[in-house]
Amino acid sequence: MTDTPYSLLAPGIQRKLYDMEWSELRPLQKCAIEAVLKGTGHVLLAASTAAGKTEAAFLPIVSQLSENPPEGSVGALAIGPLRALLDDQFRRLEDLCTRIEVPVHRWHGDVAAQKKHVVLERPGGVLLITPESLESLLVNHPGRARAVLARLRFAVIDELHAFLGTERGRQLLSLLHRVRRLGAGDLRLVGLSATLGDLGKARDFLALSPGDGVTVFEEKTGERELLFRLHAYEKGDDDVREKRLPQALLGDLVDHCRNGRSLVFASSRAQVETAAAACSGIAEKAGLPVRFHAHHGSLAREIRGEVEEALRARSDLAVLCSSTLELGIDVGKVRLVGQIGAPPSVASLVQRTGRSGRRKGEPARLRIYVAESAASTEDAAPLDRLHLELVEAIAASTLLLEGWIEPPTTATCDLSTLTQQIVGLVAQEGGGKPDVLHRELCAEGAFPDIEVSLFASLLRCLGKAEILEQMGSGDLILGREGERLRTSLDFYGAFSSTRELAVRHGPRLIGFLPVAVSPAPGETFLLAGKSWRVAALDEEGAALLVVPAPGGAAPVFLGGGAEMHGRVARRMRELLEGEATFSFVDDTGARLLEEARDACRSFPLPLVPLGDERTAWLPFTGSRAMETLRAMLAASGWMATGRRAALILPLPEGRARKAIDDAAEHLGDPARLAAHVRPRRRRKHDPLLDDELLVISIERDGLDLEGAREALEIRQ
DNA sequence: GACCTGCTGCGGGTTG
Repeated sequence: MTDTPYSLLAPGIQRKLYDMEWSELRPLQKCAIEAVLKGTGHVLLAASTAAGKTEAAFLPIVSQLSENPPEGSVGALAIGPLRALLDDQFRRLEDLCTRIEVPVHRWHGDVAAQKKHVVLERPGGVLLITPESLESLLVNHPGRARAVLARLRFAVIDELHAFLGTERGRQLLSLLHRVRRLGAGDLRLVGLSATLGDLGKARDFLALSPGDGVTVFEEKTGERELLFRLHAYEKGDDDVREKRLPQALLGDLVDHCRNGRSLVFASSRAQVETAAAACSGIAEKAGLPVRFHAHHGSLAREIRGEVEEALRARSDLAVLCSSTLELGIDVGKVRLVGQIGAPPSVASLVQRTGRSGRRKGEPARLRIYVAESAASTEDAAPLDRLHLELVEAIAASTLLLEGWIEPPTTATCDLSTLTQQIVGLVAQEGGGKPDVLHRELCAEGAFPDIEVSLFASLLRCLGKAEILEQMGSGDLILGREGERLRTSLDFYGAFSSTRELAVRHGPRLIGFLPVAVSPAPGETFLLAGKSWRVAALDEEGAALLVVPAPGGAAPVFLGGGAEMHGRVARRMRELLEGEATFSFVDDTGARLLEEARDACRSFPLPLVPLGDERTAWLPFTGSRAMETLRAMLAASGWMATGRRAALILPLPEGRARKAIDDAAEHLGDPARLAAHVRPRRRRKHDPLLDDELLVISIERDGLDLEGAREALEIRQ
């Protein structure tokens, strides 16, 4: 008789499952138990909800660690993107391990130094950790880390999709290589992910070395019913001038949120604040019991926690939020998901929609609200007549309904994160020879596309910046600036952040505003859905001391540009040139789409003459190809302005057409194009690099030549 | 016309 997955588990774990009254293991859990305990290589577990994935990975792992403990070493790492997720897993794992002797430890920024020392002094069991804290473990405790990780067998990566295609993911991959090198045995990775994007990219991430096998288990959930509506509104002149949402939109939103818990995603933190305040006012005036709260990354954690708690506990609540509530944090079942404006991506819209109707048999409810300029006449601004935000929202909606989502992008020449990893590895090892650093970080590490000569150029550049210093023996050690970088709090993360001022009301921390654009004493602003006036700056100049006061407008936050995938852009063109109508779009939306199509027929697309000697070029291509086309024009001496969908040339239509034709030749010279891409510094440590390295980096992973060529061909 | 995430060790003083 063959062993059942259940019988493979340690007796203590079997008894625990019995205590918890688990009647049956789920199919994904059975597969994972067999793959971990009987198989070899890495494992990818893909399933759309968090329920059961953590147990699928850890039942077999803690079972194995209890029966065969790793002497004096941590047996498994659990790496996650959020402290809140690690804390949640910590509780579940501790509970799972009550009957077996497998210690569970936590290490992240909120964990007391004392508890971290317990890991260093008496390592064992499972360690839950963030990538940044793993970096600090390796860099600040290199000697101990060797012992702590000497017999490491597993690294479980939670929410793997949150790392794919990001600088943080590249850092994590490099850390996994460094950790594997410290250990004695084979390190097996277990990736947990929602069924997002490209399973192939997730599989590639887990295959640390070329020959490594990855077993993939995917649990497909049945199609859930989706109730979906797209509402469009026309902005009045006042709305445009005051940069606010139309009253009709806000009124409908309040009305739709009356019947239970709602999450409404807005396009910026500023919009979260204004919409929350406006909705509260409308609901109050109408005597409705529903309350509106704000939730975004610039609010104090305590305040965010209170909103999350209220969302779990109450049903007469709507929360206006940015992407903070898109994944991770458990806020329970939500009746309605709202989206104000076109979503940032289809992937994000899928995640957001998934927040609704999580209980069996309950449909998901999604409503998208788009405000467009009222621009039906021919003397309206030409680009306004195309209603591009509405068209983008419909494009994203159709792709959502077709089940398509953006695959993660890959960066093949991330010299910024490589710089961090060089500093980290040199600090960890106390120095290193250039060829060894290249082998460990690049040839056999997370940066395989960086060849020896480029690596040598990078080292020379870091030498000039005094990040590194070469000793007579040829060994590299940290230079003066390198030492400063390594000992700064900002070193551990791969992504950059802006400096912020705390906002305090008495002893209570409300949130944060960027230093560069923070309000002055006497000025009023909205934060956490309330209006405040700045009374003073505190003595150290690190906090704004505020008091409640009416009349505040949304504060200014800093942000980059939005990225669009080429497929969304191409779908927008198809919608404008086609005739299809959509049952999910309301009457106003249908009328505005027809107006946009009429306008479209009156323009010599892809060019739109703007009058005043300017012409807009709408290539309908992805963001990276757009930047490639902009660089192509810049290489001919034409500076195109405009963002998102349009490149605006300071030329009348005929000359614009010729300028584009003439500039097209530059597509054959990627190095020249790369030199014209702005801004040149895209990543955290790019300010340390010289222009030559930056241009090489852009040439290798900052251009989309294929997308640019395709956009040019369609023009013909 | 964007959003989110993360994060020291150590010396010196005070208290029980």
